[in-house]
Amino acid sequence: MKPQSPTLFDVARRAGVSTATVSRCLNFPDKVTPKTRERVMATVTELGYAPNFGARAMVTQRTNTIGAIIPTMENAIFARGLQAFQEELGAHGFNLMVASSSYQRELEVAQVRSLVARGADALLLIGHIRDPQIYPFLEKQDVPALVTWTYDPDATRPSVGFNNRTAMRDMARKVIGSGHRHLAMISAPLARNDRAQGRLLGLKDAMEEAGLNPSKLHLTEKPYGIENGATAFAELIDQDRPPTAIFCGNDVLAVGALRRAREMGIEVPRDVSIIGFDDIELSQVTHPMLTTVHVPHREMGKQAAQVLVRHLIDGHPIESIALATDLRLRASLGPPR
Amino acid sequence: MKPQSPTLFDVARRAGVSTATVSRCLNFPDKVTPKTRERVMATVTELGYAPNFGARAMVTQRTNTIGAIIPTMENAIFARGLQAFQEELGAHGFNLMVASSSYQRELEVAQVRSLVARGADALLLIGHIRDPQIYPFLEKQDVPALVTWTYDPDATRPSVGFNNRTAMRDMARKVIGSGHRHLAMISAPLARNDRAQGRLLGLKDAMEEAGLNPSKLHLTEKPYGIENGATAFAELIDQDRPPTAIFCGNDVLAVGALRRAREMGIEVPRDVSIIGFDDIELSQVTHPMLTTVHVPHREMGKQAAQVLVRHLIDGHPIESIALATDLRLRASLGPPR
DNA sequence: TTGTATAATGCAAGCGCTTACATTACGCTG
DNA sequence: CAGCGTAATGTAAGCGCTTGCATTATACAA
Repeated sequence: MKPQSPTLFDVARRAGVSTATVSRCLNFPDKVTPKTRERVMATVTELGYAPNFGARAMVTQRTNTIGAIIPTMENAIFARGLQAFQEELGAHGFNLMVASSSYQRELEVAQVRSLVARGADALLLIGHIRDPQIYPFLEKQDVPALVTWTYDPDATRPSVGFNNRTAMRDMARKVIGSGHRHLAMISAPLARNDRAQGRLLGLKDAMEEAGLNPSKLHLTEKPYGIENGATAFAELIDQDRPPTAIFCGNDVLAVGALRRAREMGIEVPRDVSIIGFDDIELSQVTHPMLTTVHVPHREMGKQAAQVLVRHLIDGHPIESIALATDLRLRASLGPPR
Repeated sequence: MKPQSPTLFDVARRAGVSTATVSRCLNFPDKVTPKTRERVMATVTELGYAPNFGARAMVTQRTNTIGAIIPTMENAIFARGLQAFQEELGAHGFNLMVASSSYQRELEVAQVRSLVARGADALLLIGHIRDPQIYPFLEKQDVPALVTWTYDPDATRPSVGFNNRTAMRDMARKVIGSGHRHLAMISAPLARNDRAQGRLLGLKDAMEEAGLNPSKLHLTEKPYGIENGATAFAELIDQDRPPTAIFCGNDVLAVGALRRAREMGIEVPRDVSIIGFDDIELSQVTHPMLTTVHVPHREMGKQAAQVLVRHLIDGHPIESIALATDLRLRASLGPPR
């Protein structure tokens, strides 16, 4: 069968000491005579010993591990924020375990259970909307959770993020301010996605303010992906009274729209303005460059990590943090024809 | 202090059965009377019980978890391949734990130890080059590892990936075949990156074949990033005899180059051809569209998962798989001026 | 009713580790 | 060199779970 991997006991026997000594050697090196320490350490290397994490966690009741569940790793904005999150955690001696839910409600529930079972000391979650059973479960397990990628002043749970609604509203004001009246939006699927919903609401807020009828908004929902943005653009533009400005739920969709516009011989921003959201690097390589809402993804990941670490270390309460977004007005936005 | 989260014992007591019964209830539901099962399950929900993974792993010696260490999550190609890897694992009842090494050798060692300690049944690693101590360690721990993102016929360890060298050579042949003689390359940092090294070698192979002196190649190394591609392009083009074709280590660098070209008023491909590698979605939204080497990232992730799962389940040996790449000749490549 | 085969359940060991407490070794002082 | 204080090390319990084996309940036949 599988040759057992070396255990504390193996090391102890080989080094001629007790398991307690080996354990101390590893965890509190100065509690042990230099001579013994050397011998033990040598044995550790020789045997290729690695402490069994589960066993340790079982007795210490701590894993120094934080779990994160993101919808998908394929979306660059999650990847970027998470990378920053991990870096900050690492700086404080914490580890990160990532799982992805593929935007599926049940899968998220399963991932939460899995991460908790694996001993996550805390959880990072994206957005406020999820299976409600998750919260009582986390409470019973006494695992704190922090919501990110959104900041909702009305939400009861703490979150570190930005206000999707006001961010989009500000952008929409600007666009409307430059004369646009016929608006459309290519949104990410709205169901169970409060970030997408917030962005849509923000746009409608601005329309209302400007005396436009929000129900006149041409709305189409498309999953994340360049190709989908292209398809949606074609749909929207192929109408009797096509919009003069198209808001996109994220930059990836916007880039797809931009591409299709070029393919169709529609000039941006002369014929139509296109607006993104996120300000990923990509938005600066398109031609024309994309007008978009800048979101401090890395900063968000970093701050989320700090909040969690503070809580875990000195019991500091988990606080909400609202991060500012700002508008990046670039060439894809112009006055309507 | 921290209120203990519920244990098997708590559930057992509350449901009036033994821990063994609860355990069976969870793992082999049909080994238990429907009546008891119901009662136990209700208690489980009521208490918000989640089995302690570490404890379970300790006794079963199996975690059904596979660890993956990637250089960074911020690179879309890793994210994409990994997502596919995870999906395939999930289909076979395995979980994924991801860690990122930030391209740092020591960090990778630490992550390997960490994942092994956490009970990873197997490991997915990127590329062949790493701290050599990792391999004996994995052997002693009896944790199989699979290398991906590259396939090197000369390597002793199994890998699932593609041959970076021949892929780039084929592309270079094509480019040289269309008349280019003055070549340059914007490579990812070569140190400890066999994929990058392979691509460079492939380019040199083709030069040699064509009677060009490989040492005449203008080479510059830049980390992953659009901005870096732009900077590198400016450097290369600003020479006495600028290259007529610029190979890039990946699409992201290429896109940066493309952008800078436009900014500098240099027309692609009339003034200079630009070639990428990876064929990420992005390469089709640039203008002109990017000529690049298509890599089946998702397929690679999927196959890697299958190899590992087969090995873990029926002891099937870990085999190497070479995946084919192909050329996507698009508008960014043209004949030299 | 009793006996028996079988299904359901319980008991208890042990997975690899940490740590409180007990024991031993060491270095001094008087 | 005895006696003591302190540092180093050892002993053993127990973290939460699974599982082989022992025990008890159940169903059915005689």
